[in-house]
Formats: sequence, C-alpha cells, structure tokens
Amino acid sequence: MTRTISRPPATENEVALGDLSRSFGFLLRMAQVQIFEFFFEDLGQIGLRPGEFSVLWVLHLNPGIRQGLLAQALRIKRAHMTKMIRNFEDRGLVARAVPDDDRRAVELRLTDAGVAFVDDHAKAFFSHDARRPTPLDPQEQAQLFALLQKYVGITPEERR
Amino acid sequence: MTRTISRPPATENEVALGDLSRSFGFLLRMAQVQIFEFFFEDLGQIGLRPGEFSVLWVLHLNPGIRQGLLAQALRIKRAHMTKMIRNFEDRGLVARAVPDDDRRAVELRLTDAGVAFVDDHAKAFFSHDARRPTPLDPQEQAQLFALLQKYVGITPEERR
DNA sequence: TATTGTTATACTCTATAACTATA
DNA sequence: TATAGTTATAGAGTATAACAATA
Repeated sequence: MTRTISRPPATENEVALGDLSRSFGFLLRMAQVQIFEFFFEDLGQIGLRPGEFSVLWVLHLNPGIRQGLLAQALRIKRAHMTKMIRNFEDRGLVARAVPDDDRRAVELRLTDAGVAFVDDHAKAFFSHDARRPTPLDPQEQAQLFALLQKYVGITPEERR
Repeated sequence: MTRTISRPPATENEVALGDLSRSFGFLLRMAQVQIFEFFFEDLGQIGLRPGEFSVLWVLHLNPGIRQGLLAQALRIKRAHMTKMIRNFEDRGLVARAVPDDDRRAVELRLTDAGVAFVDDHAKAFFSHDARRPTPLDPQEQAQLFALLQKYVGITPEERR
C-alpha cells in the first residue's frame, strides 16, 4: 500500500501534480504564463501587446482583408475584433472601407502610420523568441515549434 | 523584387501569417484556443472548468498545502487564488485552517464533498486528452508533451 | 433566410496596490 | 521590516445573444 502524503510540501517543486503533469491543456497554460511573463519584461515598456501586434502584422501582410476572415484566421471572436479594430482606428493605425460588391463587409488596411508602427516594432517582436531564456537546445526548440505548427494546422511560410 | 499581395485572401488558409507562424507565443495561443474549444464541447455540460479542477486536484494530492504555495505551483496570482478558494469554500468543497506555528498562513484541504467531487470528475478530466482529435500520431504527441514538460520545468511524475 | 459586422452584457482571468495580521 | 493572505479596482479577453443592414 502506498503511503499518502502526510506533510504539506514546503517548496514549489515538492508539490505533487500527478496526472496533471501529463495534461496537454495544463502544460500549454504553464508555458504560456511563462512566456507572457518574459514578453512583458522584455517588451512591456514599448507598449507592445502580443495579440494586438499579431492583428496589425496580419493586416500588413494581407491588405484589404475582411474583418471576419481576419478574426477567423487568428481565432479572435468577431465581437472582440470589432473593439480591437475600432481602437486601432481611433489611434489612426487602421482604415476601414466598405466594398461595393458586398456592402455588409468591411475591408481593412493599415494607414501609413500603421505601416510605420509595424515597421518600428516587427524586429523587436520577432527577435523576442531568440532572447527568451529556455532550457531547450536549438534542435529541441525547432522540434517543439514544428509539432505545435502541425497541431494547430499551420504550414510554416517562407520568411518574408 | 517580390510582388506585394494585390488581392485580399478569400479563405482562412490563404491568410498570410509570415513570421507569426514561427512565433512561440502565437503557436501556444492557437493551440490553447483549439484545446479549450474541444474541452468545453466534451466536458462543458458537467460543469467542469480546467483551472478550477486543477486546483482541486492538487489539493487532493497535497492535503494541508499552504494557499500561497498552491498559487505559486499553478502560477495563479495570489489575489485570484483567494477568490477561487472562497468560492470552493462556499460550495463546501474546501476547508481552511490557520496553523498554530504561523498564524498568517492558511492550510487547505478538501472536505469529504471535495474528495467526492474530484473522484467523480478525475476520470472524465484526464481521459479527455485521449478523446481529443489530433493530427499528431502517438509518438509525436508524446514528444510534444515531453518538450513542453521540459520547457516549463515539470518533471513528469509516476502515475498515481 | 443567411451572412457581416455591431452592440450590450456578463464572466473569467489577470495586474496592481493598499491593507491586516502576524512574524 | 518582511511575509501570508485579503480587499478593491481596473483592464484584457472571451462568450452570448439580440440587432441592423445587406445578400
């Protein structure tokens, strides 16, 4: 018979997680918390937020994209996207246009200021991964990325 | 000179993501959204939420653990943990005790009802991973888990 | 009737700082 | 002085449903 734990653990590493340490959702959450922590440590001062920059970046690569498709591609709810885009509009980073062929839709593109914003921050944003301390060696890191890409159904694109 | 995209994409897969498809944070978020979607589809009806169950599970394995250590181990902010624990207390799942040797601290343990709750839901929770549809084969899945465990600094424990 | 985007509302999770009671 | 937990408040992100305009 296995003895049950009789004394509470005194340090973080002594906390028993059991099967939780094999739960995909739990592992993803732990990794994400860790990453966010370092992201804000690294880039917090320049007022860059990951979700926000992702949207601007995708607008940069896909000028004229419809709002709904943008939301779908980044898995952001449409109602939330509306708010984000209005915020960008208020800051003069994004312009909206209603196309003639479908007057329900909204086509989005960066303004000149929006392009400048993305140009200014892209390097810091994308080089952040390399600055992040990690216990994985480069090969493991590449493998982790490849598996995640396959899992979420993203084909890695050529660098641009 | 590379031509810029002249026409907006019409389907999700035509949306260019560029370097974003190589961003660790972005990949983690996409994976997590996907997982949550299926989690609630699979287990939403029984009123189980992943964060909530994780806390109860860890209390099950570590009876008498201090609230702060619990929060630290699961990377939940202390202020938020206070609310979660009060909610559990209100539902009769968790009991709090102030130890004599440090009267600032709070030791937590499941009540009988809490133990019953965990027993009732553990199987559904932990078998969820296996039900989730995934494009990865078992070996890739195992590798992904191992890399994530290493990344977040969790040593997988013996099954219990 | 179905679709695109908007509005309104609410809930979860997080962040921060000030507070208390103990140490 | 420092620590454990609490309270209060704000913000981000998400979920839902009802809605208007258009297809």
